[in-house]
Amino acid sequence: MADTDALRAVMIKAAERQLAASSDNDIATRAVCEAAGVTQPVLYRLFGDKRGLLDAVADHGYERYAALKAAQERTDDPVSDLRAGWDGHLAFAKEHPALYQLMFTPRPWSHSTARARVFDLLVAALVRCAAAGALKVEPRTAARLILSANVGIALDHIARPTLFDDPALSHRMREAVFSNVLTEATEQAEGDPLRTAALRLRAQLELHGTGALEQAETALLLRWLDRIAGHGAPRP
Amino acid sequence: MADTDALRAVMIKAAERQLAASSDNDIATRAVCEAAGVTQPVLYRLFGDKRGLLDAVADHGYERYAALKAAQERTDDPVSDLRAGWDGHLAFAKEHPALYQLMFTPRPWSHSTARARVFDLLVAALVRCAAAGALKVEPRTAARLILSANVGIALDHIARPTLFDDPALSHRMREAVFSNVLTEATEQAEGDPLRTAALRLRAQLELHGTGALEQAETALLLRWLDRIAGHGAPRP
DNA sequence: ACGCATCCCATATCACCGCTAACATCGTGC
DNA sequence: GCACGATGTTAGCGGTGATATGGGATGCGT
Repeated sequence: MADTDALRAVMIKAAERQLAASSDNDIATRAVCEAAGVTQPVLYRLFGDKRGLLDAVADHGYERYAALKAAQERTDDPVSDLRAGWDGHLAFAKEHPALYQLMFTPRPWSHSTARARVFDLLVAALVRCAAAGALKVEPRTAARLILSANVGIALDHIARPTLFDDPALSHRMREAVFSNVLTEATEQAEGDPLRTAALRLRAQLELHGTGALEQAETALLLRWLDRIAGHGAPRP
Repeated sequence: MADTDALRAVMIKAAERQLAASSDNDIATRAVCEAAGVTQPVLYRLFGDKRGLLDAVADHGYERYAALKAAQERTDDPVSDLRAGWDGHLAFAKEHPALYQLMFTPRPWSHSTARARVFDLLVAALVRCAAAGALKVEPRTAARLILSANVGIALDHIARPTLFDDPALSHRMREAVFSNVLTEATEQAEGDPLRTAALRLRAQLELHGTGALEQAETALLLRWLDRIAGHGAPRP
C-alpha cells in the first residue's frame, strides 16, 4: 500500500519533470516509466491510463499550489490576502507554465479536481472577506469571476513571452474585477444594505456555524439568505 | 497554385470537422488525408508538419471569427458594439469549443496568427471607442485586458458544462473590465483631462490620419502622445 | 518523334506511441 | 502445503507522425 503510494509519487514526479522539460506540453508514458525505473504495465495498473497519470500530475500540482498558498501568511485584512493570492496565482503560472496549463486549461474527460479545489480555496478566502463585510456578491460568484480573470491573464502571460514582465496589466485586471466584487473601502455602505447584511450573515454562518439551530434549520436559513442576496443585482 | 490552395482548403475543412468531432481535441493526420482523398506525403508537402496543419486550422478559425464579427453590423455607438463583440466572442467559443481552444490556448511553437489578429480586431474596435472619447487607457492595453478576460470566461464556460447557461457571470465580468477601461457615460470628465485629450487625439490620428504633418512628424507625435498618456496610471 | 530531365505522388517503410495479454515472482492467509 | 491475490516483466499489437524511394506523367530540346 505505502509502497505503491511511494511508487505513484516517484512516477508523478518523473512525469512532472518531463512535462516541464517537454517542448510540446506532452509526455511519453515509456519515458516516464524508464525514468521511474519500472516497466509500462505498472503505470497502467497504478493510473489506469495516460490520462489518469496526467490527472494525478495535475492533482499533485494542486498540492504544490496549496503549499504556496499556505506559505503566504494570513494577515488580519482578508482583502489584502486576496490581492496577494492573485499575485501568487500568477507567479505559480509563470513558474510552472506546462503544469499550469494542465491544471487550468479544459481537458476533455479529465477527472482531475485541481481546478475545483483551487476554486474552493478561493471561495474560502472570499468567505473571510464576506465575513468582514467586504463582499458585494455571493462568494462562489466572486470566485468564479476572479479565477476566470486570473486564468485569462495567466494564459495571456504564458502565450506572450514578455521579457520585462510588467505587473501593471495583471494589477489592472485585478482591480477591475475586485472593484466589481468588493465593497469599496471609502464608501462602506454602498449597495443594498439588506443584501450586504444577508451576505454577511451567510458568511459568518459558513465560517463558524451556530449551535442555536438544528442542521436542517441552518440549511434552510442558508437557502433563504441566498434568495435574499440573489434577488437583485447590485450593479446591473 | 490555385489547385494547391483548393486542396489546402479541403484538408483544412476535413481537419476542422474531425477536430470538432473528436473526443480529445486531437486529430490524426491519416484520417484527415483519407477524408480529403489524398495520401500522407501531400499533407507534409502542403503544411510541412502536423503543427502546420493545426496552425492553418486555427487561422481558418480566425476567418470564421472575423466573418462573424463582420456580420454584426456596426452601430453609431462604438461602446455598444464593443459589448456585442464580447458576447459574440463568447458565442463563438460556445459553438466551436475545440477550435476555440486551438486558437486561444497557448500552444508551444505555434506559428498561428489567429490570436494576434483577433487582438488587432479588438484594437480597431477600441480605437473607435477612443475616438468617441470613451476610452481611459491606450487601446492596446484595453484590448489585452478585455481579450484576456473574455478568454478566461470562455474557458471557464467550456470547462463547466452549464446546462442553463446564464449570461450573468459573463456580463458581470464584461462590465467589470469595461468600467475599468471606459469612461463612464455619467461622468464624462473623469480622470486626468490631459491624458484623455491625448488619447482622444491619438485615436483620431490613428483612425483618419492627417494631411497637415509629414509621415515622420506624425510618427513622432504619436510617440509623444503615448508618453503623455502613459505618464500616470488613471486609477492606481 | 524521341531521349532525357524534372516534377509529382503513392508505396512502403521507420521509429515511436499508448496499451494489453500472457507469464513469472513473491508474500500471505486458510 | 497450497491456493490466491498482488506485483512486475516480457513480448507484442494496432496506430501515429514523418520520410526515403521508386515509378510514372509531363515538359522540352533536338
